[in-house]
Amino acid sequence: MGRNDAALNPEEYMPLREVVFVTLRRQILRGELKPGERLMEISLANELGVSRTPIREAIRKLEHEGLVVMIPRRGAHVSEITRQELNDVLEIRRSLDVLAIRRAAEFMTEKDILELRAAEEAFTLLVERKDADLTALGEADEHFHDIIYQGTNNRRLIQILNNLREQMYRFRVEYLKDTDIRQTLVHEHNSIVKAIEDRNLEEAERLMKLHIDNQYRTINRALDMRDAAGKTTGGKHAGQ
Amino acid sequence: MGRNDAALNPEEYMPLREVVFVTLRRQILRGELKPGERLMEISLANELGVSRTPIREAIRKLEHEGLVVMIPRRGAHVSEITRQELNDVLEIRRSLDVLAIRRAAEFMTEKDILELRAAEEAFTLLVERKDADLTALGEADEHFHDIIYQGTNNRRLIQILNNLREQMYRFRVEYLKDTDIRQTLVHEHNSIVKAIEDRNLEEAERLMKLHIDNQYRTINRALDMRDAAGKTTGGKHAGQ
DNA sequence: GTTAACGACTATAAATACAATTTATATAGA
DNA sequence: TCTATATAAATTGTATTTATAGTCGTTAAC
Repeated sequence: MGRNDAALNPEEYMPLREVVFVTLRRQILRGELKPGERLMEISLANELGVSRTPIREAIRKLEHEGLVVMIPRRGAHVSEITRQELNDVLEIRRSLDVLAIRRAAEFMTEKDILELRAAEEAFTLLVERKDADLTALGEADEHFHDIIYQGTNNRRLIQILNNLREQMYRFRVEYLKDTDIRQTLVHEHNSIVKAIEDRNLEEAERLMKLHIDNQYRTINRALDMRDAAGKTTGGKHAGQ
Repeated sequence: MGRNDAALNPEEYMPLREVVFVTLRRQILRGELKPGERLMEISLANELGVSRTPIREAIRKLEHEGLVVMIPRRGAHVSEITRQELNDVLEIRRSLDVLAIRRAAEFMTEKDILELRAAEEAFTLLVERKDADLTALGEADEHFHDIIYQGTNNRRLIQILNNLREQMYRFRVEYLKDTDIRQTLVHEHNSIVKAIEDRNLEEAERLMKLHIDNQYRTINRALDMRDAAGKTTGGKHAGQ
């Protein structure tokens, strides 16, 4: 069994625990490991072809990241994410994204801005093509925001924002499914880049706040519909 | 060798890795483990009377928290915190503390507010007594902010803010040493509580922003002085 | 028929053993 | 004396073993 089956960078060394960590995380975020599902060390060790030690160490990091919860002597479970928690995360993201866009508009170099504009155009192109799949759209959207994050020159902020964004991957499909939403996104991205090009900090902040607010509404509307669909069967009410 | 030598709650079960985790974290935050210092698994295992396994798992969490950095095949080191990173953290805290105070002013119950007032008065009393030690002052200050955090009703926000605050423990002495600063703190706390009592969200936000800004200035001034003092002796420069 | 106790089974927690890699030191040669 | 290379010591990375807790099923007693 090969050394780094799931490795990303073949050239540089990566401890097994890191390989396991990114593998498990990806599976959780993609929904391949569902909320509530047990993570059994022996099974995972067999599946991934490693011993239990790197599995355990990877689980520690996932636990600290909030993607799994530990019950002592009972093992690890993929954490459920409630409606409440999703909105909590979105509220934090709004504050930090506003901070990020301000710093980015202030500190990004002209070269960075060109890159941002390119990312924006790439996203727009994907939206205009009807055959683009959701994964590609999501990645293009992610790339756009990544460039802004990198432009903040605040590594801790980048780390926290990436972590928060991860928490929402599981819901990403919800707000990229609708084609009308995509048009809105294109529009918002475009005006955000423009504000940065103009170095207009206040306008950039205002637009980003709007951008997240729209995401908030879109996701919650989608969840309302999903919950309502589930409730016609007479199911009990879960979220807030 | 006893089971939980460093345990905090004798009654409830705590995995060894958790005991090790809180122990190491406390040592780092208190400065007993200094930035750059190596964390050698075998030594730590011997000192704490456990095997390497819980040590390693604790280190994974510290790594994820940013308190230690791993170099592959070279082990773990207590992370240096640069001037830049400190300011990065403070900038994030400012955004999130403003969010927190807004939510707190909105959602805190009357009972919560009474508790906050009590914490504020306790802090004031400690400042007026000249014999109070820095640790007690720090804890009183921490308690004050804790009540605000709890009032936000946003668990993720609480978690992130606590984490950010931890990063600054190592600098806490710097801004509590000066007695003038303490008077300012008393004043700021008092007016913040008042704004919450009045449910004046905008005022509360403004005051909190000011509060963090002052902290920013105080800490940086203290670090300027420390660096300048360190340099006159010809000693080597550590900082950013 | 229901409930409680006992025991086997399963999974995690911790310890230990083994392998691979890095670094430091010593020695030899220029 | 300085440099390069080889060897040994130290340390991390991974696997395996042992111990302990928890669960589920069976059985016996009421």
